[in-house]
Amino acid sequence: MRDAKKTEKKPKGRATLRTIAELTGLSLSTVSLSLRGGASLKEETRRKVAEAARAVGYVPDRAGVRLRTGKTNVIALVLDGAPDSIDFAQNMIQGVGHAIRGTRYHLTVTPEFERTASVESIRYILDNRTADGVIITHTAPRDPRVQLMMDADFPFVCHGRTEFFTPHAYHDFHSEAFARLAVERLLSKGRHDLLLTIGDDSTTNYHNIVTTFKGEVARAGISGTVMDTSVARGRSSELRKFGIDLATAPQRPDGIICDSETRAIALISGLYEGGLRIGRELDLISKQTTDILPTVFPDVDSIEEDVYFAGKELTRLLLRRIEGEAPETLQTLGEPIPHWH
Amino acid sequence: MRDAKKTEKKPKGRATLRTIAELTGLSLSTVSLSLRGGASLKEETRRKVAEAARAVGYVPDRAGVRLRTGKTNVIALVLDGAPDSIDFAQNMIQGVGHAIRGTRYHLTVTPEFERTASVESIRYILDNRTADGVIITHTAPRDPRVQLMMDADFPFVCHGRTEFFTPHAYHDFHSEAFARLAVERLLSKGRHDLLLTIGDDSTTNYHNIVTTFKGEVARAGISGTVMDTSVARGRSSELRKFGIDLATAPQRPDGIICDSETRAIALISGLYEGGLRIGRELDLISKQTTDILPTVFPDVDSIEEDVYFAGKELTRLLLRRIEGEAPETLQTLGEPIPHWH
DNA sequence: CAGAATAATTGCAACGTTGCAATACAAATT
DNA sequence: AATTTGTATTGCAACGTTGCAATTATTCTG
Repeated sequence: MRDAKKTEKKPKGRATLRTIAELTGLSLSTVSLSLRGGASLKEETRRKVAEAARAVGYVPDRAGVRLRTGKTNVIALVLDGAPDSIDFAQNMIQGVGHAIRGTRYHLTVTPEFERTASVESIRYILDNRTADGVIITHTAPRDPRVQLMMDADFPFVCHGRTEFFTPHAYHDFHSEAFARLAVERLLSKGRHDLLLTIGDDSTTNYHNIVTTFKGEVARAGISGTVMDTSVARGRSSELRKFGIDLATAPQRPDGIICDSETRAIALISGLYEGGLRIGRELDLISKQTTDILPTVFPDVDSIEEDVYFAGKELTRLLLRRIEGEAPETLQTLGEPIPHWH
Repeated sequence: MRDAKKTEKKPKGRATLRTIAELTGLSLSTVSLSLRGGASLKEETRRKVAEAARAVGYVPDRAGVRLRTGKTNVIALVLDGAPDSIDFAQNMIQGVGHAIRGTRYHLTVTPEFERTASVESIRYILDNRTADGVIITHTAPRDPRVQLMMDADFPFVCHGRTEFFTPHAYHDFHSEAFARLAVERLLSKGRHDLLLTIGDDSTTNYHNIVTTFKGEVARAGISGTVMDTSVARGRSSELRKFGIDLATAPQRPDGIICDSETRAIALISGLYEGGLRIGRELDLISKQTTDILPTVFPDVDSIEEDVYFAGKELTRLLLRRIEGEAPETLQTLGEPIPHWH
């Protein structure tokens, strides 16, 4: 009876370190150590443990590890409430998912409900140590969320840059290259009265695009206007209306740059409705994240931002940041991919 | 010295039950009990504990609770690899997020990489008890994932129905109502040669729509064809091409029903390119999940599926299922919302 | 072959929580 | 004052893991 109890304990249930310990006759500590590659162990011991672990399909219990070490093996993605890229969430998540494949990391998603991301979600994650690292998107120049995480010395990575002096990890779309490409393309088509429609003036991206746009336009000696963000930010029906009006206006730009696919769709359908044709009266270039735009309007040039890649890259950077790598070495840009028709 | 150590222990760090215990002079057990509303406690004690907890901002440690009770306070959303609704993930996640607001639940997202969801993700969640409940989408008639979770008696809810005899929780779009509405609408416009384009024939939804479509068409005594799924499933450029061909074909349907926004967009732009105009030569009705379609093609009738609502509802059902409520009481349908122009 | 040096393994405590059995307390009954 | 009855509170063990100090096994040295 005593023997039976000693040799075979609980046949049912999940395999734990204890299961392996009993199986191999080693102690809990040894098994634990061995599984994490303890260099001081005998070769044979490590083999035995590894074998037993495989045999019973051992996977470390997340709660146990987390309680003991504080490591959550979770990365948190804070998702903006009103993204302006189509299928942004889907692609971003696919990217992250791909990058954590085969690791012990899980992905938790914290959706933001307000239009502009508040600091609450971040504070919650920090206070409750609910993740090992955070990915935020739509970063603002002096983003308070970034400030908070830097102060707490908490691993994070931004989809977007900031103005802070202290370096932090980021992967950002190369907005400057985007703006430059777009202006150049329109110039090459002989356009010289450009309009930039851009919606969210809170992000660093906005500033990068606007600044580059103005610079390029000035350099080329042509006219360039930045559209009132309040119109661009509005519902798509408004923007469509704006397109119709623009089509019938006495004088109008002959080249339009659009920073968002959804906005481009609304605007262009308005222009068409108003009787204009892209490629004839004017040219238009838009950022795209899916192939909807070129499907509907094959005459439109577009420049792709690969959100899926961004998700992968952000995660790659974050994991290295969690490992302790210095932030200044974890900064990359995503090149815009032109799709000239 | 001994006193100092006893009265004030660790000024820094997170507040735990011990913090409150020391603060109130009560024991760990009492504090724990009290916080969970122990009925046997003195009124004054509960007040004191509650006060102290609030004062130090106590939040139960997830790892501790999870280790002890097995409760993860996590719900897992398994996201399909190739959704055919625009911004499906975004809206679904917003819905779930809304529904778990104010609860202790977190949301983890497991992206699926293959086109058809495999059983792997589910098995992983089950084996590792990595969530208290699961939401799956795009359910198939005899979905093996559902089978697996039913066998394991694990709480889950489907976005979609199945053919299984054993009842399970679901919230599904009312595809039958959708198909009926669409056929009726086209009939009312005098159309009598209908085409149904539908992409993913693996889902229960597909069968529901096709069956209802055929039934309604037969009842009305008109012609109705279901398009080869392989074309509908293809890249949007193919579908666009199909639209162009259709526009110039000697004979073609005068009414089209489309089960997906993306597909509708590709098809319609092909039709337009081919010279057809919706509302003149033919009418088209599509399912929509965003307002992109009516923005681009105001002449198209659409029927909305509210994915955000679905997310909320699925979560509501799942939480009740986790509480132990019977599956048969947790089955709801989402009504289609017509947008006749 | 004793003793030192090294290699390999282990026991213990702790992370924060909860359920249960056990105890302490207060009031009521002998 | 001793016993009974509740009522209110508490100690203990356990969930699975890991880091450290301590122990045991092995090899080396003189």
